[in-house]
Amino acid sequence: MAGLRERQKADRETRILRAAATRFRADGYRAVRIEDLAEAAEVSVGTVYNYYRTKGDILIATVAMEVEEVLAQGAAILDAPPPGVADAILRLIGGYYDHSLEYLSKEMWRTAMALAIEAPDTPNGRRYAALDAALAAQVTDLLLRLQERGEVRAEVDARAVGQVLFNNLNMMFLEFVKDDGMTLQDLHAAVARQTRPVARLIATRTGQGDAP
Amino acid sequence: MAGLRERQKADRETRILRAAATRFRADGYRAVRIEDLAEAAEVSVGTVYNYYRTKGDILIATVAMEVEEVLAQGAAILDAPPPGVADAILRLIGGYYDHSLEYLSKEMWRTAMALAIEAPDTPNGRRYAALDAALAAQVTDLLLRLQERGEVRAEVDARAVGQVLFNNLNMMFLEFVKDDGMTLQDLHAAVARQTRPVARLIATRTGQGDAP
DNA sequence: CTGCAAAAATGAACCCATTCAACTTTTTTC
DNA sequence: GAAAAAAGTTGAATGGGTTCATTTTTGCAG
Repeated sequence: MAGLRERQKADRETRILRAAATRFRADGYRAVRIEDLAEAAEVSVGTVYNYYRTKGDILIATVAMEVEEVLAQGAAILDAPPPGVADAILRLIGGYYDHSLEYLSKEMWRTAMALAIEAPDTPNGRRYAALDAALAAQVTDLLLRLQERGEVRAEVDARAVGQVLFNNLNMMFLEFVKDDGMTLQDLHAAVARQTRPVARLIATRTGQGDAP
Repeated sequence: MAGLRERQKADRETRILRAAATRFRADGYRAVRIEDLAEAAEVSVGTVYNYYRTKGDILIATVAMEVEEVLAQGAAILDAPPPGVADAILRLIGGYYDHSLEYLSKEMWRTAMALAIEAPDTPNGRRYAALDAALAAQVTDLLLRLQERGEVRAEVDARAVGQVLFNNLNMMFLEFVKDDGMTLQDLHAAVARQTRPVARLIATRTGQGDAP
């Protein structure tokens, strides 16, 4: 095992992916031609297509790496949510947001999201959708956790509210990546403004947390 | 005024738009080539680009017509919202959804939404964003209206909750157009399931409306 | 009418993602 | 270790959106 062919294949794939992550961020997804990636990765154009079905596939692969990291980070918060309904939710969401520009530019996010919408039935789109679903599940799980703990009222439909909050945070992230002038701070502030009132509505008297 | 040139211009533009609306729906956005539209509209390829900046522009123009109609329909509901917080909200949202496939296919919606995300700084994207904002404002206005009427609790931040509900309905619509197997009925049901709990939380005791 | 300037229309040329038939390299078989 | 098979690489060809230099049409002044 670990024959020459295997090693060469893995090597080529990572060369392509590294080249892509670098060039996409530096020059923008649009501006980078497959030929550029091929050159940087020292393979031919045809070979790039041997590893990735489309240009968009390469982008999704880089985005997926990012989201996997975010999910792991979120799991840690789920293990020990901070006290206060609003604070716990905003901590989780804030973690997503703060990580998002670590390796990716706004343009890359925009393009990836657009791809996932346009072609939901490709391996592409399905992978992105699955990651999205995992994030949504994390938000819902947090609410269920808080409900167990007695911070969220028992009669609240945690699954429904979780979905609504996730959809909201996702949409706000979309606004964020669409607007080059919007900062992470702006995003945090906007989502806090929207999430706090909902958190207050679902919180038990005792678990209401801090200031307005 | 209304010289020959003006009339011809307007005529060509509508010929192109009509051809596009028809062909996009019949054959799918992807499958239709600019050359096809040019032929159907009896102009040259170059002329199409004289009226619309990109292929996506033509699609956005057809989508915009649809959304204008939906906004007008929504305004009528705002004038006299039905009683019950959940029912009023769901009536408005349901109107949006039911109208959405009147002239457009799911594929057209997907592509238009993807375009609006990918290129938010084009006239394209801005126009779509403006329509989106108008829809969001309608939802918020409805909540404010219900608050005046005493159906929504005075201490609720109607603007924040309105934004959250709009983001949710928008995201659910996105799910709907991404999944060819999902019916309008499914969409209505899913959104009702998510909206009702929130409506219950913000409603005054008296205005709680109907069943579970 | 005639000639001229402005406005539009035109379609061939260009760019790039994607495909595919021919060629190389690695692995397997005897 | 040679030859066949399998797996992978290659880059020229294809297709369709977009551009732009040229041609045609329209509006207008004399």
